[in-house]
Formats: sequence, structure tokens, C-alpha cells
Amino acid sequence: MDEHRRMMQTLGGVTLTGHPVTLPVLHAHDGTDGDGRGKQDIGDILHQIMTITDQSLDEAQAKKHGLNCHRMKPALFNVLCEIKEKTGLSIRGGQDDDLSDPQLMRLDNMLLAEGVSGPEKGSGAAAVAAATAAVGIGADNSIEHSDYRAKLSQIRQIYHTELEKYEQACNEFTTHVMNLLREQSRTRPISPKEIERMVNIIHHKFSTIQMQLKQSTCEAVMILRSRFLDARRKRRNFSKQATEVLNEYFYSHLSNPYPSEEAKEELAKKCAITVSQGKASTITVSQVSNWFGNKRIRYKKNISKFQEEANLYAAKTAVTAAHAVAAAVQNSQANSPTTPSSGFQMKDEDFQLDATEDKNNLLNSMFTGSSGAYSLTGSGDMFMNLPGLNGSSYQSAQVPSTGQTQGESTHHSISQSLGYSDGLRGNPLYSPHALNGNGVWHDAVTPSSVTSPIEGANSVHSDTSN
DNA sequence: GCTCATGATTTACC
DNA sequence: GGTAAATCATGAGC
Repeated sequence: MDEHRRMMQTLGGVTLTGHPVTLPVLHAHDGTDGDGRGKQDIGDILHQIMTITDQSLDEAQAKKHGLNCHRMKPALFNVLCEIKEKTGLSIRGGQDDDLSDPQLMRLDNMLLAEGVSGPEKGSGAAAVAAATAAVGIGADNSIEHSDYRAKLSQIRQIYHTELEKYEQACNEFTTHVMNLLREQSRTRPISPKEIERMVNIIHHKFSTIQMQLKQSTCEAVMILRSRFLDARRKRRNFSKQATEVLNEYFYSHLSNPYPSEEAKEELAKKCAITVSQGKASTITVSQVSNWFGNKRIRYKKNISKFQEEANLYAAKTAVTAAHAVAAAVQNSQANSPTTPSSGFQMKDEDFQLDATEDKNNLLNSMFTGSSGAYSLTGSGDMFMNLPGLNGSSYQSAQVPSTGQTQGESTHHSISQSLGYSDGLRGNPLYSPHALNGNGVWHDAVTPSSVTSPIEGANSVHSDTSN
């Protein structure tokens, strides 16, 4: 009924858009002889059309058929089409095709980059790689990766399903409308051009919907990625064992606590081994770097606070080293039974110490005892942190208040207690504390002969390389 | 809930 | 690119 009404509006001198149309225009195109007969015919047709709504459906169909078969119908139809073209539709011209929207292009590019649209290969692997690279995560957190991929895959699937639905709906709707318009074009002025334009409008509407879908998908991917990164950003304390491994390295390389890349990898591996026994997590090289960065700065800021910890690890390291030496000595004695037993001897039970104090006492006795010269190879750094090796002679573990660094003062103390002089600097045992008066770790030269006691067969020689 | 410890990030510098 | 320094953010202990 609407179409009938519209048709009446149009034919009654008013177009679809409400612009008045004067019937005299029709005369110029109706091809009649102008004797009034054509005008009368048109008047009849209009009258019939006007009254068509008052009739029953059957009657209307009959009238419709009659009108379609009327000899004037094609001419009138063409004229009406032309009028419609010139008035209503021309106003809308240019508004309906805006498909090359840059925003749409951006969305397309984004979806392509995220691996949602385009070929499925890797399913967003590039995005994962980018995300992980951004936070310095290695390829060892496969659980999070697979989670991310699974979620991304879900998004991709939903996106493609919806896209397909929209495309199908668009095609169906377009076909439907085209058929409808073709059908209607028999009775009202609808040109092929108008049908084409209508199809464009439909496509445009659907592309708008598609753009919204793409936008939503992009947002979903962004949220997923953000959550993925947030999860990685979440701080998780290292296990005690891992911290111990790192601390051991730090304090045994205190003169130059800058592990090389290989050393970091080695430490990461060590931590991973120890960690895997406890927590289901791993420590990456970048995390090792972070740890050393934090440790250096925090140690430097508050040396006194870390002194106890330093002592603990130094003692631990020294004990380990002493243990190794003892084993070597015993081995040596075993190989040469004639060797006098007056030398430095150690037994395993000597090192069954747990308390820091005991370790320090042991070390104290080792240095001040009558057993003579004792060499702890590779423990140069740790000596720098030993407080009170000789009790009263040690100047305490406080941060020097003057320009003198703690390292220097400690060295002084050791020199005093052990009777060392500054000339000891040439001794491979002595490793100058690399923290200078400005609190900067200058390039302390750790003798190549100095090997960290914690370094065994799998030792990491980064310190010497630095 | 507060405080401290600590892993991670950012920024500037070399 | 590695590092220092500052800062953020969160976990853990109380």
C-alpha cells in the first residue's frame, strides 16, 4: 500500500522527496499530438491510480494489469523516471558511495597485522612475537603463548563467521531488493540506474556494519593483548634458590658485578633448574639483567644494609672454596705419603657450619690462625665484605662517611689485620673494591687467575672478561 | 591496611 | 645496546 501511496504522490504532482512537479512538463515528452487527447489519457490513468487504493485486491490487480497494458504506459513511465532522476535522486547523489573510508583501511591493516584477517599462517604469531619482544620475554613461556594464540584464534573464528554471515545477508538482501524493485518497476518509475544505486546503498550499509564488526574485533584483540602483556608484567618473586644463585654470583663478583651475556644465560639456566624444583616458572636472561641492575643500584645505595647478606655469601663462598682446597690438599697428601703433616689440613667436618657466625669464625681462624699462609683462590671479592676478620681491628661494615669507600676501608682493615700493606694490590688474591668514592663501580681488574669459588666445571668466567 | 622488599619499566646517558 | 637511576606496581609479612 505504501508504494501505491508513493506512486500517487509522485503522479499527483509531488515527487518522493516532496518537490512539486508540474504536469505541463509531461506534455513536452508524452509524444501526443497536443490536441487534448493525450492529456485526457493521462488524466484517466491518474484517476485510475488515485482510486486504486479504494478497490479490492482483485480489482486492483485487474486495474494494474490494465494500466500496464495501456498504450501510454511506457511513455509515461519514462517521463516519470526522468523526473525522478532529475529531482529526488539527484539530491542524494554522491552521498551513498563512501566505501573507500580510510578508517576502514586502517582497521583492515590492523586486523591483518594482528593475524585476524588474511591468511591464517601462524595465527597472529607476529603479534605474539611483537608482544613478547616488547616485554623482553623469551620463548620459554609457552603456556601464555598458547593461551594467547587460542584466544586470538577464537576471535579470528568469530570474526570470520560474522563476516561471512554479513556477506551472505548482504547478498540475500541485495538480491531480494533487486527482485522487488524490478517487480515494482513495472508499475512505478524505477530505472535500472536507480536499482543500481539502491544496491550501492545496501552495500554501503552492510559495509558500515562490517566496519563496526572490524572495529569490535580490533578492540577485542587489543584488550586480549593488553591482558596478555599485563599478565607478563605481573611481578612474581623469584624462588629462594634462584635468588641464592644470583646472590652468590653477585657477591663473589662484587668487584665487578656485571655478568656477561654467557654468564647471564648460565645463571638463568641455573635459576631455571633450581626454580623448576619449586615453582613452575623460569627465569630469563633479561630477568637476570634486571636482577643485577636492581641489585647493583640497591647495594650501592645502602651497602651497610647488604653487609650481612654479603658476609653470609662471602662466608659460604669461602667455605666452599676451602672445602675444595682441603680436598685438593688431601688428594695431594694421598698421592705423596711422605708429605709432612705440618701443613694446612682440613677435614670435612670443619665445614659443616650453618650459622654465619660460625663461618666467619672459621674464616677468622683461617686468617689469623697459626696454620700459616692460606690461599683461597678466587675469593678476592668476598674478602672485601668480611667484617671483623680480626675483631677489633676491623673498622666495621659501615658506609664510609668520608670520601673513603667501604671497599677501601675494608681493604685497610684486612691489611691491618693480616699485616698486608697496600703493596698487596699486586697480589692476585686482592681484588680492589670497584665502588669508588662516587659510588661507581670502576673497572676493577680481577686477575685472570682468580676464579670464583662457586665456579666449578660449569663456571662462568664473565667477571674476568670484564 | 600499612610497610617493606623486589621485579619490572622508563628515561637519560654513554 | 648496556647501564644507572628513578619510579611503578605488586607480593609478602605484620
